[in-house]
Parts: sequence; structure tokens; C-alpha cells
Amino acid sequence: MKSEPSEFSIDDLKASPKQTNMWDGVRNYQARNMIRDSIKKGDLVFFYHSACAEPGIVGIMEVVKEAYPDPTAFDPDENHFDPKSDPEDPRWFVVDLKFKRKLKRTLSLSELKACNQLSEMRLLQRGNRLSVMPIEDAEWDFILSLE
DNA sequence: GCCAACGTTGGC
DNA sequence: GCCAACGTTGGC
Repeated sequence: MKSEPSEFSIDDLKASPKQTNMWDGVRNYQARNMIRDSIKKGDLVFFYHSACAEPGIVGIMEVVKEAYPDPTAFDPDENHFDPKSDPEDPRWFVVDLKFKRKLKRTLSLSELKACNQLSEMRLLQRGNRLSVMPIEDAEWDFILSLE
């Protein structure tokens, strides 16, 4: 899962109450579907910093609460307010994520791109802009072996 | 700041 | 349903 560290970083997550935060603001249907349908309690998730000096994987989170309606979609004061999301039929969802640990170092996008073992990885495919995406077990294990 | 690659909107 | 215009993401 991606976040711009200037908006919400791995350190912000670590500093959150119970080291847990709601992953709000996802406004893309493909990403929404994964949040709503695929992400399960206990799943482990890489935290990816995007749009920053060194984009890359910085840590690991755990899903502690499965999908529920994104309250920021209902609040006109929120950046991600969506008047078309009806509380009776919510359009956008969140999960709660808990900080597990930071990686010993940032595994940068350029380093990941250079790994043949990751050539099929969703994150590295051309034109990919999804903020939430699946990862294969083998990719997960390989990435951790780089640390 | 630039720009490629999407995704969304809305007229027709 | 098509598609042009526009908006967003995110690396560089």
C-alpha cells in the first residue's frame, strides 16, 4: 500500500495511538475493491513511500480490522469528501492497519526494478498507479531477503 | 516542474 | 456507447 510520506508516513503510523491507523482516502475503484473484498485481518502489508525523494518500501503493517465505510467520504471538511458516497450505500472503504516494523533500510524502487526476480511484480509494471495492490508470496519473501 | 499513463466526466 | 477534455498519480 502506498502513501506519500508528506501526507502520512511510516513514522506517522508508528506514532499513532496503538500504532494503528485507518487507511483512508482511497478513491480508486480497483483499489477500493481490494480493500473491501480481498484484504483480511492478519494480512501483512508492505508500506510504500511514493512521491518523495526515495520512493520505496519502508516497512511492514498488519491488518487489524477489515473493511468498513470510509468516514472521510461523508465529511465535507475532508479533502477526500465525496458527495456521491451515500452513508446508506457507501462507495469507499478503509481498513485499519497496525505498525509492525520498519525495514532496516528503504528498499528503493530503483533497487526493486533491478531485480529479475521481481520482473512480474505488480508495483513495477508500466503505468501502474494503484495505491493498493496484491503481492505474491515469493515476491514478499524475496523482497525481505534484500533487507 | 514536466510529462506519461491512467481514470473520470459528460456531451452527443 | 463513444470519445474528447480534464484531473490525478507519481517517477524523474
